[in-house]
Amino acid sequence: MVDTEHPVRVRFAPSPTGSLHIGGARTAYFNWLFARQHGGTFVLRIDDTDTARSTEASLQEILDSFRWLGIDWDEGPIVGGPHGPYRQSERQEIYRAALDKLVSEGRVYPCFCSQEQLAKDREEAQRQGRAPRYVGRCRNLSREQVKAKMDAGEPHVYRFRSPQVGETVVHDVIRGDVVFSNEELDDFVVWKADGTPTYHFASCVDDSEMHITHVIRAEEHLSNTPKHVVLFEALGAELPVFAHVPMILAPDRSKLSKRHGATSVREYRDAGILPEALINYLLLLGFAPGEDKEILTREEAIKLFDLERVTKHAAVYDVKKLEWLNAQYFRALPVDQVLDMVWSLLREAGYVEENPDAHTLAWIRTVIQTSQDRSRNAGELIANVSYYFQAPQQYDEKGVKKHFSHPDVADRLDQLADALDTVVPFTVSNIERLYRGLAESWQVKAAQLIHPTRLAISGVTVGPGLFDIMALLGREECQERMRWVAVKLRAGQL
RNA sequence: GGCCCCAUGGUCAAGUGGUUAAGACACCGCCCUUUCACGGCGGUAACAGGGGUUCGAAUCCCCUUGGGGUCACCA
Repeated sequence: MVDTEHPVRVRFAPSPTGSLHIGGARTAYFNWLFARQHGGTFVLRIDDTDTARSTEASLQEILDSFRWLGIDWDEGPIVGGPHGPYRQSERQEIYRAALDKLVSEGRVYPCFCSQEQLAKDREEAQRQGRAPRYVGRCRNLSREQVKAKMDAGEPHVYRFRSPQVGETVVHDVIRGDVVFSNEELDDFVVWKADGTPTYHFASCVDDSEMHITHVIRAEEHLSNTPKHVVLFEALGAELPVFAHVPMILAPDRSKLSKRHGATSVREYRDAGILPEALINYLLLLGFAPGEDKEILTREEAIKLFDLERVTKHAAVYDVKKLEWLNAQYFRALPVDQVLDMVWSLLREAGYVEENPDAHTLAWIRTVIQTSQDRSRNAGELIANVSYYFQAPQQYDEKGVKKHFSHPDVADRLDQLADALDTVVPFTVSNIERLYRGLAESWQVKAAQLIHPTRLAISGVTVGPGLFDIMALLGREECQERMRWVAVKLRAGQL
């Protein structure tokens, strides 16, 4: 399937009218993987012909998203390249020249029908149960008629003179040959009355000019592809290989939209998802690397990716699995990297000073170490370490019932707090020795001391080893929190 | 509505005429642990339905159903 005569050239052509959607990110990633695998070129082309909706901010966000994901482009904005410009808004002359050529060859003809007339045609067709296609009113105007209308300055578009018989076959790497009857092919508009090309036209001209060998894009374009095929032929361009990748659906099998939660790369980034995790998940959505491998590096992905083995059916997006994958990557991160990641969050929460001394920094580092493998992302981590920085504001309700209900709890907490004075130095093993010893002499299970203490100190029933927490918190802070709970318990306030 | 694509557990997804129909996430047990998470072990759960073809169909064909896409002077 892979054309070895020409080096692989693929492209992704986002429209800067919003964020980079995860569906788009996946399509781009597949393109990128394919290019890298074949030592080819990945082109980024900006489809900004819709000047009303395109914004510079969107463009920047999209580029940022690509950088964050680690998807680099060989030709495109900023990096340039031999087939530029890479913004469609700057390629007007190129489209114009292509149009002129097709007009002179009679492959395209001017159409003077008004929008109102067209709307009426459509209604009529609908009434008669026919497909709403262009009726061909201007298809065979004589040279004189055209000239007369042109001279009169009548507004017009240009339509492609589509074949009306036979069939057009789209060779799709993922789906095989897809046959379309040419009777379905409309004389579609290639040039708008405002003097600009339509999407189909600009896209084909660009793909042709940029020598794109493989068009890997979303499935929604499959039905439009016959138009592109006939356009490529008219343009005298070599047909690229097509591959239409399935769409990504929401859990209810509808199109993924804002109401289903995060849909843009930016949102996942903000939510603490790691780029490696996202990209890994996107790959798994529609492709099985084989060998039961699910977690794989970019290099492995490049090696194992196979366009022909991309699934044919749409995939439902499962955030749970993304989160699981993210956890895998998050836990494997070096502590210092995690520290960098969460620093701003720690600052925002007011947990840390702007420029802590070396001792404090080392302490924070250790704190993070205790909770990193208990968290799936930066946000969870911050929530999990809050008690290291401030006394509990409240105590887990179930925990209170379970661990604070025994009548001796208040006394025990006080006694334990007092006993902490004897722990020198205040280390994990020394604290543990004290607890185990006391449990034995009090004839209770160590757990009966550990759980109330944990709840008193952290406010929650889960977390790292209690003695680790205590050693990090320091003797006095522990004593204070334990005695405070004892007081509240006696006052019946807990 | 016409045309096109698709259809294996709740989700992702192996499978390409003969398998006890993988694996992962999620869920449920058990183990480990002071708790949680991690980890380990085990479990529930699928070939949309109906016809063919064949000695034999998840795998091939047809129909039905369902889902999606597309039919613009939007991309």
